[in-house]
Amino acid sequence: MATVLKSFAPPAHDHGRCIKTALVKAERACTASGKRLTPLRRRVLELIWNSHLPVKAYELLSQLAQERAQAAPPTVYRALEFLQDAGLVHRIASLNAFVGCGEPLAGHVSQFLICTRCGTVAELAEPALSAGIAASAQRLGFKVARETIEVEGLCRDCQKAERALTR
Amino acid sequence: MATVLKSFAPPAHDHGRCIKTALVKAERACTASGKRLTPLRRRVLELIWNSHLPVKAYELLSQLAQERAQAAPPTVYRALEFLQDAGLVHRIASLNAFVGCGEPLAGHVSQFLICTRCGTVAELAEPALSAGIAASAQRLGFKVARETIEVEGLCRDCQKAERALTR
DNA sequence: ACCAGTGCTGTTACACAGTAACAGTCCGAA
DNA sequence: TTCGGACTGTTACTGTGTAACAGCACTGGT
Ligand SMILES: [Zn+2]
Ligand SMILES: [Zn+2]
Ligand SMILES: [Zn+2]
Ligand SMILES: [Zn+2]
Repeated sequence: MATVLKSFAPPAHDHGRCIKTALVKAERACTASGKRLTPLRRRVLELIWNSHLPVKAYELLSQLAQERAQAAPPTVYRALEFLQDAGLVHRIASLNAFVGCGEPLAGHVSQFLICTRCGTVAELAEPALSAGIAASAQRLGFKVARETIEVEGLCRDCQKAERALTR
Repeated sequence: MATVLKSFAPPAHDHGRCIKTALVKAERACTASGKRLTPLRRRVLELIWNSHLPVKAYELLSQLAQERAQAAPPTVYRALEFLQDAGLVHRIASLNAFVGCGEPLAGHVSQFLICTRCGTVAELAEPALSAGIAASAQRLGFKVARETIEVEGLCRDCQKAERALTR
């Protein structure tokens, strides 16, 4: 049965809560796996969670630079690398951007729905899709190690908005 | 039923034939859709088809620069944009690289198997996968416009090679 | 013949994305 | 105390991609 980890965030919701729970889960995930969520890394994660939109590395850098004068590209890229390895953020290859992971404790496949109008990203976790890919691959003798699924389209709200325009 | 457009190219095969048929199909696709495959565009396509490996834009540029002294980044990026729009090449987002499309006349979904050892890329066309994605998306009210599926792993030959090493 | 518009390429100059390499700091283990 | 490892600072670079303008060829109308 298909399970959706994170659905599209409603336009107006208590996002402070999203941030808070994301940070708490991150702390837990790190202590559980013996990794260190340093102030810098924590701050970068927090910046990423400022919205449900994918964030570019250099946006993070400029925000960070307002707090830490010394911030340079390696600063943010190292933090991002750590956060990715810890499963706390995902990289969206088709956008060169990063989003926070809503379920860092669960196993992560990378399946994303990206709304091209409002920019928000939703993460899926459909074992059936992964299974289908694995099956197709196996028919070619191919052994899957990592999958990248990035689907562009329109979220429900943006479809409504589009229809309203063309009416 | 699943159909495989292009399987992994055998290590040694008549690749001149691959190039030739790719160019012929490209000509056809362009005349059919009223697009112009200019010498520059044709040459870039030919360079991409030099192998079944994904090619980086700046590799193309340096090859091109040996023939045309004036070649600059826009030269190659504009050709690539045209070729993509014409469905003659695909961009692999996770690699920042480009591969020729084996079936430019058929509709293109973007489903790729990427061998992390030998680097070759195989293109899939599994309607079942696309259907599965569309179904999952619809459950969230999401309307799919474009899908990116890039699967990394090991091709059959490279699995054999790996096993031989660890034996 | 003239002109305007369009599509293709040349050219310059950037902006954005990511990494290598080395230097300090801190801290816990031997 | 000393060593080593993890983290961050710092410099400098490579790689990826685009904006903007200029020229040029072709086409279609006048
Ligand atoms: Zn939220
Ligand atoms: Zn939207
Ligand atoms: Zn071939
Ligand atoms: Zn291989």
